[in-house]
Amino acid sequence: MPQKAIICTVDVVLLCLRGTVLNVALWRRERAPFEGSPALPGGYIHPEEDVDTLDAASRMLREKTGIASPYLEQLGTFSGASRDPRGWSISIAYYALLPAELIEQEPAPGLVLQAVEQLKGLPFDHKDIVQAAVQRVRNKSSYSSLPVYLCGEQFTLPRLQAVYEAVLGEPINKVSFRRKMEELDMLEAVEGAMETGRANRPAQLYRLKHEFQQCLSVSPRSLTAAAG
Amino acid sequence: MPQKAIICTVDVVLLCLRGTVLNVALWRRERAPFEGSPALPGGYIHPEEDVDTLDAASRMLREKTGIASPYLEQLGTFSGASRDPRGWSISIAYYALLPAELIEQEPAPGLVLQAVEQLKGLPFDHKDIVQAAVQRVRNKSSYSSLPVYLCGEQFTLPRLQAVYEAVLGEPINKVSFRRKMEELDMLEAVEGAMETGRANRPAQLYRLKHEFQQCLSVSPRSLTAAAG
DNA sequence: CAAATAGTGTCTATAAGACATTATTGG
DNA sequence: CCAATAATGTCTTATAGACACTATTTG
Repeated sequence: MPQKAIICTVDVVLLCLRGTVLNVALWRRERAPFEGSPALPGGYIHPEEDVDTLDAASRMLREKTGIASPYLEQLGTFSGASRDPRGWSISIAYYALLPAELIEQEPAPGLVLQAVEQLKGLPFDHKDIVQAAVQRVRNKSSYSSLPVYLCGEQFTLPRLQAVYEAVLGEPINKVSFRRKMEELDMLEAVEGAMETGRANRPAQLYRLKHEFQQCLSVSPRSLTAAAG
Repeated sequence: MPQKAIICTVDVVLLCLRGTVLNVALWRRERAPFEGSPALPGGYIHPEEDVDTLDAASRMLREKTGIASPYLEQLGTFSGASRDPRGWSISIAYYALLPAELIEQEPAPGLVLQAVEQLKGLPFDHKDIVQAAVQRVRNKSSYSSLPVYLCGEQFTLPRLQAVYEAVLGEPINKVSFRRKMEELDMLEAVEGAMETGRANRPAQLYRLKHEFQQCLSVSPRSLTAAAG
């Protein structure tokens, strides 16, 4: 005999970098519970519509932010009797990374960005979910190409290094960083494209190689000495 | 409006090491669908009984194998319209590690161990789930104390090294391995306890320090050069 | 030319692996 | 004493970081 109905939802932690701080996109809830509160974009799974929960997360993103296909990965499942006032619930959480410009240039109505530290007043266990996502991103960034998804399509190496440093929260040796990027073998220089305009030597623009648009490049060793 | 009922289950991938090969514990299903087939121990979440899905997984293990508190961690959630013939379903998968002797000495009825390679005929997407668990264990073992949970309470360093080698599938340099174990700082020698009986120098017995009974020790660097 | 930042060369420090040596048991 | 394996010392190689130097732009 099946169980009493369990509330099945999907939530998405959409992260981007503004300046040097990670921000999460929050969505003003349109219904109870917590109507009007900013919370993670999410909602019920639609079994008739969604082929699986990844598909549901992708739909959630599309509906609430208009964003089509960012880097999107399952984070984990949060569950229990006490996380939702409506009853025993399950939330399958996903996280997504995006260049901040994509949100800032055409902000979806009801969407606000907020720094991931000092989050307060989030409903459900959404604060825990955001913290888990941030930890996952930090950890995965220490040995993979993950942070490139926070950059736009083209970027310079100094810019990418700053993104890594912002995510990891510590400075990285420039020579080592460039050696690692070489080793990860995920970037290609854009022929003849340089970032100019400032009073210094122009920087080469790079882009992600096509084969890494959807999948990460991972290094056998950490980029930095620290780890979690 | 809530969704059409979704089937919510928990499955456990219980792994142990027999000789040098990882085995998974399979449970002969007592009901349809796939009645009689060996499958992952699992079942419906009981909202009245389980405080969350970890608790449900723990109960599943207890009920089907009699095992109380092994290392148990969430693996991920598998979902969709097509994985279960009964309808749209969610399985929150957990994995557990255990010394093989605990299963072999008093085998629960209906439980069989099977090598994780060449699994065939598993129902649902249980083969995918097992593969994901094995990959997780391999990956996590490369930089943490995870494999100690495959050993009994006391073990020698050569034995532990063999366990790591079996899990990772490659030989490890003895000196480097011992340096890493020193660095992980998770073992303590059992005073005066040596493994004797064979025609060679006896080996010191070690055990996990108390503070690592429940949590892992992680290294900033990989144990071996390889990675995933 | 000065200031600023990009990009590279090179030396040093640290970690990993190869290999050899010593230690301790049973037969 | 021999065989076997534990345990450790030490040299070599690989990787990471420090630091300095060159390159190229604007004003």
